[in-house]
Amino acid sequence: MAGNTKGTYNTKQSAEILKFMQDNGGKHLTAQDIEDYFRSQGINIGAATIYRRLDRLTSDGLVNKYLIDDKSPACYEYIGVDNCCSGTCYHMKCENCGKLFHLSCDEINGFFAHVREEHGFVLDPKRTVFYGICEKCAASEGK
Amino acid sequence: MAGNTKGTYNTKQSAEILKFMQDNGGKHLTAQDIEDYFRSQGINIGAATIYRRLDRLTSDGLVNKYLIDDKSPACYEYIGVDNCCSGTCYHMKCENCGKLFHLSCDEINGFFAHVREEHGFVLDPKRTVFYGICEKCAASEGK
DNA sequence: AAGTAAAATGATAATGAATTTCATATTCAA
DNA sequence: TTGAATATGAAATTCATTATCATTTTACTT
Repeated sequence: MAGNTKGTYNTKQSAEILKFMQDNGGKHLTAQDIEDYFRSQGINIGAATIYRRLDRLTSDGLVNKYLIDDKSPACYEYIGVDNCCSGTCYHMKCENCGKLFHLSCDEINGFFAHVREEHGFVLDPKRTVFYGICEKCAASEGK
Repeated sequence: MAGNTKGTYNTKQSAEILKFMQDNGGKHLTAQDIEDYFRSQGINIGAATIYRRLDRLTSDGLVNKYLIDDKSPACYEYIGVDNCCSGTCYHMKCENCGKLFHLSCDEINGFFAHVREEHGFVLDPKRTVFYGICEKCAASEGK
């Protein structure tokens, strides 16, 4: 049951895309970025395949999908086993520079407990991303 | 005269759209919803005009624009003086039933203040959506 | 009230990201 | 190896949103 999902075949395109995502762990890449990379390498992988793979990787939990802002296409980021928190870890994403920050503190745990107890809502840290403006961007742009 | 921004003309379409948004304060409406409403009333307002008005209302601060999830079009909400989103309002979305909940309490304000002060991150309530499982779904599924 | 420039409108076309279609190619287990 | 399940690529399609542009409306002028 665990491991390789039944009903899936491994292809070289799939492996290439996963490898590329892993090699660029921590970076946020658009489908276009990925397409361009393979084209530049003389490797033809169709756009539809890239979107399909990215969807699969996202639902498999290997990749996070982000919608940074209204005007930009979705971007994707590989989530390594060790690069990301195993326990309760939350993420903040800067809407300006796109950088992903990890957030782990007593306050957030207290807040999540409050939401669960007082509002009857069990929050999902895997899915919940805090968006905003990071210190650096706030200083340089005053947004 | 009063409140009339220089360089703008007031039209009946503009007034109709604003009125509709006000009458539906607290609801999240897509551009399509608004278009459909006017069509149902026999009032012809072009889609482009609706988008233009919504953009204007948003930048004027009368309306909030939300991108709740990947698959849905943007939605808009009138910011009344008396509705829950008049100040800072946050949203929780149930991953199971898809229902959207409004969240407004001291704890969340305190938490956001903590993140700003201790982590140097200014969170964006318009973009940040809390995902999780709502009380009803948790009860009926034992999740 | 008439003239006007500026601004808003609506129909349509265009855009662009993402998805679907479908014929072909590939994977993998028997 | 064979065959059915699955994946692929190219092209077409979808859908929300934006741009274009001719026409109309608005708010100031006189």
